[in-house]
Amino acid sequence: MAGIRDVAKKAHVGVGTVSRYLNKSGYVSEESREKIEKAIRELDYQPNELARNLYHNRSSIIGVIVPDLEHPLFSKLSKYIEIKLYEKNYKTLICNTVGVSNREKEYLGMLERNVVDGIIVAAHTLQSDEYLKINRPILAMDKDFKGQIPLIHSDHKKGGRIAAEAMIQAGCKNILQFTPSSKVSTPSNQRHIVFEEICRKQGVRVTTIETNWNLFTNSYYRQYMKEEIDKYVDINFDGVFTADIPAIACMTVLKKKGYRIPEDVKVMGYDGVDEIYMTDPPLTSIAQNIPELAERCVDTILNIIEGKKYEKHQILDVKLIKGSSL
Amino acid sequence: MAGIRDVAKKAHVGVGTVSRYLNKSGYVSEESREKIEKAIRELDYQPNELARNLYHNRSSIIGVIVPDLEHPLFSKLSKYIEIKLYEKNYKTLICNTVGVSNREKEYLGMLERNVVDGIIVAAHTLQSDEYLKINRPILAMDKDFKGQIPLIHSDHKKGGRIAAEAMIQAGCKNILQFTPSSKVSTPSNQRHIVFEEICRKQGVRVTTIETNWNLFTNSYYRQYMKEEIDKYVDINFDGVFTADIPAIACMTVLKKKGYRIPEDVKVMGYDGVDEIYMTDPPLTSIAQNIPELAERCVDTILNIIEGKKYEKHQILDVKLIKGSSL
DNA sequence: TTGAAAGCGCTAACAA
DNA sequence: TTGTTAGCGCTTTCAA
Repeated sequence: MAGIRDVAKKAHVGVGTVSRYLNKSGYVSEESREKIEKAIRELDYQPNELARNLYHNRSSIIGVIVPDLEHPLFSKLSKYIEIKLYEKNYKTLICNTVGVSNREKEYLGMLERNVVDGIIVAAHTLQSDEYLKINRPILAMDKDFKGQIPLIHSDHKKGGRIAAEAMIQAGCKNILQFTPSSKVSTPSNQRHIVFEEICRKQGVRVTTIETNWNLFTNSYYRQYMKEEIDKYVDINFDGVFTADIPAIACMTVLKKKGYRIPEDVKVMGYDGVDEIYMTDPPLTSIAQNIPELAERCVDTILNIIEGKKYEKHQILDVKLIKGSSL
Repeated sequence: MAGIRDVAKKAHVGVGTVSRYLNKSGYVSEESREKIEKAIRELDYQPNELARNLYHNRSSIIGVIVPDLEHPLFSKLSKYIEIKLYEKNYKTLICNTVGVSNREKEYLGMLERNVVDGIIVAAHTLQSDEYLKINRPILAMDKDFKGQIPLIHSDHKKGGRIAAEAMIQAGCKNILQFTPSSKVSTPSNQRHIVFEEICRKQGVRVTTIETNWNLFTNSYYRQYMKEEIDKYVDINFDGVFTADIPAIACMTVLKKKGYRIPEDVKVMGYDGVDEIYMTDPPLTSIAQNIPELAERCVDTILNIIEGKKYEKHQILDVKLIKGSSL
């Protein structure tokens, strides 16, 4: 591999001149420029970014930690984060924690070892303290670290409210909702709290099943619904509210058991992933604006890194997507 | 940030000793060890990986280029590649080309500038030549670069055969198949060639629609099927064969038009993504073994990087997943 | 068993 | 406008 001194030697100039040429910093005479360009061409020279990184003490890489890249919500989020980061000349290092908190810890270590310039965390296996003691650019997407880390998430309170209103209007009187574990502190859990509150006020019964979902694959949710739904049939629910993927699994299981959707049971999803259009009937859902969330995440983490101003807590709008499941 | 010399100074030893301690290379006396450990603790020292990278001239990062991270096939592939790379102490840099060939080119540049140690390419917008002139570790997943780059893919010929046999056995006489553009040289296109061949031999009519799909989102496929399917109703097809996501879109459109599946039209998907379980009826499909593909990709690219032996062309088995769409 | 010193490939300050 | 030089923080000889 040719280095900058090889180029300098071949062009009969100093390395400083070559460096100034490469970085368009400082003066380079027309004559030197031509000689340098020729040398670069002949040697097929490419500057070694590793050396630049060392000098500047940055890698231009942002780490993105998600629970499971296979979950449509996170694959879409990662996609748009990568696209946005690329536009800003940053690269995206991805990490699936798949429920392993050790992996989260190791990625935080990378931050301290200068492998990445900043981290966007959308997973939450680890204790908050582990994050809080790190004094480097971190941004949380939908995970609340006691308000100590800048946070971006959808307006889940509004989401819960819209969902409740829509189900009540559709005539539900007795709703079953499946929620993630409340041990995990995520703003998205608020939708279920608000949902229940509003339903209760309107005289609609809500049974809340707190699951300990920590895997996110479709097959897991299918299995879960297949095994669990029977436990609740005797409460005669007429509505189900949960995230899109478990909602889809639930719909499949219910249909197999002979329930008609939406006539017998109405189903409301949450997230607005593309899969809601694949079911029959299409699932009604509260959609998060993933591309916008991604853009905010990128803008904010870069502002933090560059020492610019940024908002510590950003909340984005959600909207109802009408399917035919209620 | 504390550096290795700060640790050395505080521990009253030389930097060489600290380095040997950190890397467990060479001798370090019990006494030095304790002093160093104490100093590291007190300074909260973390070695700077950027400096290590420069010295060793490697980053331990592998670039993964996929067309669209939002497509379930590629999100699943990326997930498993990341998990496997992590096990081998490598990190995963991800790139969605989303059809932009410039991005592919830039990522190849990163390879030459030592940002990544190797690249796994599962996208193919770029001309082969761009790849061929790069003399560094590259591995192609399901993209044929004139045999010049090591290649891994599923046994698409077998896939096409199984699909044909299953549809023929189900009684199809007149099949419509949607294929990606044949301009793109990907082994996966072979399934459609084999499929057509076998059907023809058995006296089953096949109409092949060569699309110019270059986007991979669900919404694109839905739109496509909504607009295009009408053009072919007059040929009275009784079967459709295409990749899972377009197949699902097709099923939705056909059902809306009043066709019963599988009674009126039988549908066969390809890929075996999780979404096939979400439709009604569940889609029958030929499944690729994504975790296995990912593992082979990782093992092979690492063998290339480390100068070990590897197979230039690996083909993995596929299998039929029986749904109820035929 | 150790520390001093050279150097990984580059950037930027500085003197010319 | 240019070339020389001193680092960036680490690893690894090599002589002690």
